[in-house]
Amino acid sequence: MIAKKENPIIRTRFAPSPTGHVHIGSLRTALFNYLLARQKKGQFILRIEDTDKERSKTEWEYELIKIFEWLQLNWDEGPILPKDLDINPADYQPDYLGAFAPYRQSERKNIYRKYLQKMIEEGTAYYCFCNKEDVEAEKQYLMSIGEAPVYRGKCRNLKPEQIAEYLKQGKPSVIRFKCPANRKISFNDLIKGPIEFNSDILGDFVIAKDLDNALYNFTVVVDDSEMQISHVIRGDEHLSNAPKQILLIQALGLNQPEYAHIPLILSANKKKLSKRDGKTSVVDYKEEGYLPDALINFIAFLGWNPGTEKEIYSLEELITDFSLEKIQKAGAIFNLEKLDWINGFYIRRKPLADLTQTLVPYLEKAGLITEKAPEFYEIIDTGEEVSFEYLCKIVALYQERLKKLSEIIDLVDLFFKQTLSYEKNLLLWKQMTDSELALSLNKCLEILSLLEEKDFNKEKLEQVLLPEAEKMPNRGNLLWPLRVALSGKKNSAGPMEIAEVLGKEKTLFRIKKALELLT
RNA sequence: GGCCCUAUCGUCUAACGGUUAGGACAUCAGAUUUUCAAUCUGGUAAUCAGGGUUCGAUUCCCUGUAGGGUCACCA
Repeated sequence: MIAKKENPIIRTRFAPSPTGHVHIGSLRTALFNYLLARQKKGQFILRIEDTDKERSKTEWEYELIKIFEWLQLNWDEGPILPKDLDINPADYQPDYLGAFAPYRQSERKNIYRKYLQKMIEEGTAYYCFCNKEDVEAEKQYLMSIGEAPVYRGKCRNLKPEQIAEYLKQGKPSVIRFKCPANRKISFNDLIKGPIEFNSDILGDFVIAKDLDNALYNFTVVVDDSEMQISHVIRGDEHLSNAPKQILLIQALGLNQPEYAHIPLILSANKKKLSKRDGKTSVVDYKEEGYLPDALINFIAFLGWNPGTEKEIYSLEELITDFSLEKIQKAGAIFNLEKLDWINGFYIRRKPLADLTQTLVPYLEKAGLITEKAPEFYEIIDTGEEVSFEYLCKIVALYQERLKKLSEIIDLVDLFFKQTLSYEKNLLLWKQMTDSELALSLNKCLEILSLLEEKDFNKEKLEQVLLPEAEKMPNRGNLLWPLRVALSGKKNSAGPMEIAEVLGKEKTLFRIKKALELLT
């Protein structure tokens, strides 16, 4: 019997910088880390990389946490919002989940200092007092002659007493890594396969501004080790950071995590998706009315697929079927049309009451309605009071026409307005004349006047209207003008459906208004 | 420029040496229809190029080409 090999615990992390809105590419990185951790029954950790204090703002961190709540992507360790949060997002201090708290790098400086001192003592790092401009100029020169633009270690062999003297004087300095010469750095990327670098292209890179201000490549290595991260899944743009980090890991004698560099999300011009290509932040998509399930489904399929023809995936299903091996090696262009289609699909299959509920904030924001009491609203333009059920009836007419929640406004505003404004000619169906139009409209008025309020439903309306429409040269002669009179729009739901929701009084009123346009 | 990565319909992708190169979005045509959607049916559309290896290459190797990433006291 061979003893069953015990699987190490999978621990992944998402380590964003709170320097702006959450990028759509970051979301995908986070999602893949989340999926792997959940699938392997491991842990998913959120770490805030705010070492750049100029650019980092707590309100970005706050927004990020909100976005992930919205997406239902929860973490096992990391910052969470305090329970009683009645403060400005800019001032909040997080609560922490998990054993390695705190999870903000700005609060972990004592840890970095310890490791930094260790490296300096062991001689794998050193103080450098070179002038910044000189170093930059040398790099430019090296690049111009076709060599790797690196710092070549001018300050490597400064005497200890010299260093102490400079430090005492307060001479500007940084801490550099003493990069070993001509060393092969190879690792097996879980997505790209074997990758090899030579250390000579790196030079003695800066790992800290001083003992209290460690820089990215250094903090990442320390934190991933301290937090026992097993898999680092991150964007392709970090591939060139991997050799630096591996060298640091070796210098510090730490364990090396597995790496998986996922391809970038590209814009239509095949470049890394950036702000100038349109919407790149997750909040933008949230506000425009993309559903979290749809967004996650779409994002997961950008560069990954299950190898089957199944394309509609819930988060739970993604957790089950996800695998790093199936991740694509090449970048994927962000295809908005497909996102729209998936979102429309999710909207269509959402239960009506749920959909209406998520739509209410859009109606309120557009100034169409205002909530008076729970599930009770006032139409701002008319002062009428309507129930949640009434809103559901309206939404039902447009559920299958919606691609994004924000589109609802232009579709349903007709139900929230006293009077419609449209061109008279819009009432004309094909080659219709004004007198034919008047005839049609009067016919509708005549028929509908006879109908009782309680019979104002789609079935009854069809019963009385359709036979009359058949008598016309074309059904559209009767139905098109009616639909436009009721909706004021070129495109809308059907006239009977609208009439049902409007009710008898408003329906007749609108037909009369249309007739007035003719005179 | 150095280093690294990548390459199948317009787009996202399937095919782990043998398929009429499959699916989805988009697009086109038809059906349905008062409009727009939704829905159904059908169509157009791809292996970057050149060399190898092999009985056989989308698939493996090499070269080229094209694209991308990265070269901070940012992350």
